[in-house]
Amino acid sequence: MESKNLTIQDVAKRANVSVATVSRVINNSSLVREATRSKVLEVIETLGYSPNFLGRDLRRDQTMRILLLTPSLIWPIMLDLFRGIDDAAQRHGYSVIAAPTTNSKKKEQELIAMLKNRFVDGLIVIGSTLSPQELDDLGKQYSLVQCSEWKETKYTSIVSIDDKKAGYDAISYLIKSGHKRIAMIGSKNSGSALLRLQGYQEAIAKAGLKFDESLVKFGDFTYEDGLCLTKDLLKLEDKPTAIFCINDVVAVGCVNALKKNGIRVPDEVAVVGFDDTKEALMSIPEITTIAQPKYELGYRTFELLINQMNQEGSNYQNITLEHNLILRGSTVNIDIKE
Amino acid sequence: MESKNLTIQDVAKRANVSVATVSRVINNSSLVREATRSKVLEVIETLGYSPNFLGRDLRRDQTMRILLLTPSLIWPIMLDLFRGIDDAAQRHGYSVIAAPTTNSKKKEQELIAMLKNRFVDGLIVIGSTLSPQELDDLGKQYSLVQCSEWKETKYTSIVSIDDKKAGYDAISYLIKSGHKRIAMIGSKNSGSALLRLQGYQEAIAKAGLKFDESLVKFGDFTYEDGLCLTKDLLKLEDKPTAIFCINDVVAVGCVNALKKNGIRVPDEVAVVGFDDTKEALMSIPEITTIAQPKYELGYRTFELLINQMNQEGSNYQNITLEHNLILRGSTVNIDIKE
DNA sequence: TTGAAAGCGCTACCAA
DNA sequence: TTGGTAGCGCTTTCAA
Repeated sequence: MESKNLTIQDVAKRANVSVATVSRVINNSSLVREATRSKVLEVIETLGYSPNFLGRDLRRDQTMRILLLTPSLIWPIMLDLFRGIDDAAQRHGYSVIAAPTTNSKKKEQELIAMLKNRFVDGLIVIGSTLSPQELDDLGKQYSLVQCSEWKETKYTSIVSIDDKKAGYDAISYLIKSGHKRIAMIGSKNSGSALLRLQGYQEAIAKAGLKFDESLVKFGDFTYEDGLCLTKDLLKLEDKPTAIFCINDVVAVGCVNALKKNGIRVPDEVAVVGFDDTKEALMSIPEITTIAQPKYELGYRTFELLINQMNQEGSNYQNITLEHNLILRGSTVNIDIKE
Repeated sequence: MESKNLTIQDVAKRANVSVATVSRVINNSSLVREATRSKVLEVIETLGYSPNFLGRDLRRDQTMRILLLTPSLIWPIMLDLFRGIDDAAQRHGYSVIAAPTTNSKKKEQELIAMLKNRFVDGLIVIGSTLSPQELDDLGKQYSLVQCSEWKETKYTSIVSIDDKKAGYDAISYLIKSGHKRIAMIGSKNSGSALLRLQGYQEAIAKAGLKFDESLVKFGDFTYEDGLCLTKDLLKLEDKPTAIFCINDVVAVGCVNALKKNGIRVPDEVAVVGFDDTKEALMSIPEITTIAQPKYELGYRTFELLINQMNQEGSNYQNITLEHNLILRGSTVNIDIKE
């Protein structure tokens, strides 16, 4: 199974040149005679030689690799986030590797060790169990940017939308549509979710409606939570006429719970989701949602990160991108084209 | 941003011991006096030293890391597959890192380079654009196992279910339920999908039904394909009474298309999905599906991989695990508990 | 139980 | 345009 473990020495010997020259060829140095270059390349080809990056990276003290740290890689928003990060990275010659922590402290530490142990040059964090203090400690010593799902820190850069305003906008829209009894299915396990709740409360207050705690439920971003918590809401004396869900998957659960109870969407109850992921389209009716500029969030995150990696001095920035509301059948009666 | 770049030398100096001793402490060698050990550990703590793994791995010619190569990390089956791989890896002291190729040849080559460049010790491939020949070339030289979504090769190990039999079982079940006009929404972009189609054909043949090409549609595993291709099926003169979908997401699209056309599921048309992912539950009715033992597939895959990494000689195995059919509302009228 | 030192594969400096 | 070589940080053998 072990490959032949060829080294730059083997190539040099075979090509009758020095290792320095081989190294130059590998790294596309311009100061190699064309004839020499092609000879070396030919030997590399024949031998099937691949340079050992451990040696290279050790010598250069740089890996051109970054790590994406996140509880789950299968989050619906992850695809576009990753594409944004990866495209930006590619542009600068960096590779992105990823690993899910599944919210395990141990796993998280193990991955952060990859940063400390010089296996990657920088870290992008999209949600973690790390405390703001821990994030700050890391941020002070290493290159680190938080993206989308973040915690308040002094020493890390952050790229995200304005979650509070997003919550505010969602609720304001529902209020404008005539709703007075608006529920929310949120989560306590996420900074962003809590901010969206603040937005909810502000919008309610501003409209002169009274805040009713029983209209706010907390779950964990899953379809099942959407299903169950909606059922809970339906048990209330004074039922909501609109429900704001923390993401689209929850919103699909919400819509399905309503339908199972014979409640018409959007006529009797309107539903708003979040993220504009493909799940928002997997329901009948489709889900009105707040869209995050996921690709751009990712792209800008890498740009901030490479800034930090290249700079000596510290330079922490917060970048806020615009969200927007996408209207679909779960809040408005739209003609369905078939 | 740069951390202080402490080395084992710094620790040695500060602790008044040799680097060899520090190394022994780091690696939990038993031949260090307890007093020495604690002194060294204290210095490590004070300084905040983390060993540079590039140096270590270069020296050891081993990284204790493997790479998971797959077109998309957000595939619904990926979560359990990854957990299985990761748990097995953890058990052996290995880390798993992942990267999506998004079916880009270039990205794929870049990631495979990580293997060739000694950045990881082994590779797990869950779907790729690599030809059997390319896979064989890699398999001959490096440690490589295919999992779940695979191609026929001589020189790689494979862990998967028997996809042909799975297709056969799904269709046989529908035939036993009385269906005679059975459609399939498959895909041409996947070996497993093609095998399931073979199973479909065999079951049809065995039951003495005639194979009707117009009942077989090809898409790309997406919700939209489920939606559109089902619409196509409904345009047929002689409509199907059952539809077998290549995965659960497609099946949800299928069910929704049927509902939008006023067709009752399962009374008028029955639907079967594949994979038993969470999407199968996100539909009304829930989707009858073929479950793969995803976690175990992942677990066994790593076990095969570590075998190869530890062995000198070649040792290619095919492991086939059992699938099973899960009955839900899309094929049977089940009392829905509320 | 500890230390000295060679060397993993590579890059990049200096000299030619 | 090329070669010689020091040294990146670490482990591990050998000797003490």
